[in-house]
Amino acid sequence: MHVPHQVASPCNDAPSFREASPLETREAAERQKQRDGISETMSLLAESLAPGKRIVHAGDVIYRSGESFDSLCVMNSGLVKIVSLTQDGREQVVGLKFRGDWLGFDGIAHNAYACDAVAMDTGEVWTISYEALLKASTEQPRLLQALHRAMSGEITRDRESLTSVCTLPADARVADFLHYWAESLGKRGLRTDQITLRMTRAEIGNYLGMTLESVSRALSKLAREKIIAFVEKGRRDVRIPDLAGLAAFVERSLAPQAVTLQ
Amino acid sequence: MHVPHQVASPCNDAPSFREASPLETREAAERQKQRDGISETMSLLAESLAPGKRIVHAGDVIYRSGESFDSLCVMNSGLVKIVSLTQDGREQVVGLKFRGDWLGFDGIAHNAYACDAVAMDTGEVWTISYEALLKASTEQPRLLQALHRAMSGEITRDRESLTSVCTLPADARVADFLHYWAESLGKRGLRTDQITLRMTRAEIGNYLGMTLESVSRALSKLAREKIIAFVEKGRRDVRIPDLAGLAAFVERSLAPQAVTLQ
DNA sequence: CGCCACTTTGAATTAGCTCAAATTCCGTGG
DNA sequence: CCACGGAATTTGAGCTAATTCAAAGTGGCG
Repeated sequence: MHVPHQVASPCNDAPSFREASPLETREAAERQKQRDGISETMSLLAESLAPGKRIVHAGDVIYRSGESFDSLCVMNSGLVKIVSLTQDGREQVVGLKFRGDWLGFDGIAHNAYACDAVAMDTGEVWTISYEALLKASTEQPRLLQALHRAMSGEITRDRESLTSVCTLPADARVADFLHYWAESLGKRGLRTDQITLRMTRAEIGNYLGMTLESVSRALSKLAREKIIAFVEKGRRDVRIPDLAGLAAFVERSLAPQAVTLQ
Repeated sequence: MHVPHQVASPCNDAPSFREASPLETREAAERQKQRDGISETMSLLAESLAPGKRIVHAGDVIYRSGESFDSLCVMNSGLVKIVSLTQDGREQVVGLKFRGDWLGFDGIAHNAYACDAVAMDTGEVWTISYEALLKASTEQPRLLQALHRAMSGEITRDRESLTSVCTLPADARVADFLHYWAESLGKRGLRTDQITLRMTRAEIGNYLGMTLESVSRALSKLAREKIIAFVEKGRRDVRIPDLAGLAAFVERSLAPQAVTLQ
């Protein structure tokens, strides 16, 4: 149960050194599993459907609300935000998508997309005809399984968003957001100790239901408490020495009454 | 384009009398379509799958988080709340389900339900084996279509919830909630001018991300402004003379700056 | 009838918002 | 290479919407 130490790199982007707890190794194993699952699904899609591949850059619109639906997308790399626009003009970021995530489920019900999908970074998006997917899935049930799991997972994730917004104070929401983002990277085999926020404070605030100033203050507070740190020059790179620290911060904000009453 | 007036009933539960606007008739037509769609799907399920039928009463747990997943449910009647419980003990109502709605999608991804489903009223719930559904759908593609549309619709609805919580002040959130509930009834062929809240103020507040006191104050304000009315004796029955009034209240709360400036 | 859970309303408090100003960063062009 | 300008961010100060705390009111049900 001993994880070998890594060699320190000279610059300040080395992971923090600590013994791995049993919990952490279990979590790491879970991430490994997730990662394998994503790669497996990507291979399956690539082989069974020969999806169209498209490179997108920050700002590119992948699909727009109202466009007629005929295909789903799966992200091979990059980062995408899903934005919903209400009739009365409110704009809401309702989701973030990473490698392996599917886009466009909202289009199935009414044959038209209900949201915009906008790239926030360079990446590759695969396009999969919904018709073709259904057709192929009769001979390859794993395709259907992958589709259903992805939809199911999206429903669960959306509920987590709602729970965060409804039950956490602003500071904790930001901490929870960073935790979610880092975990998302971890599940995809990427480092969890540093993330590059490709969203402005305003976008983060919109996603979390608070103002950009509150996001900024929350980040400053987390940095002050050494739960995160900003990489020198630029406030888009966030260093997270210990993921559990973020989770602990969230918990702490839920039970501030627990003074040492003994 | 003339809708016949109805006879006034002696008690105070008569619908308000107004000419139907083109918008309203379009909305009514939309509701009719929705209603037909729901009934059609229910028939399809009944014929193709002979689902298990179960009567539930208020408080009954239909499934619980953690239970192993093997079947979905479809509501034939009644009202169900979906409750998510986080690891750190936060409880969040993440959805409400009416006739025609499916339950249990969250179970597909990990073969275990991620939420509790609790009946809030007497009703009938149909149980559909997920395996059997997939099997039957190879010969009856409309089953798969119904499943996918239901999942897609749930994703869209969840995003609407998030948008409401993130972008509306408390009062408007309650108004929006009532509007959603009445619309949901309308889509199922029920009257939209009166709803019986089968949730306490605390449950509503939980769902909308606010305290029970704020819910109460918001309802009082809506009643004061005659946008809703409480049916005499008991504050669970809410009369909605005009659905558009609720929508207008929401809009108003978004643009309070629009004074009569030319 | 009386209990208990739910609801309403008021008063005081506060978390988060708005408004404002200063600072940093980054791309562009001289 | 450096100066400049605009966009994003940070931070402070005051304000306000919503919460917390408290008390009274209401209704359902054994």
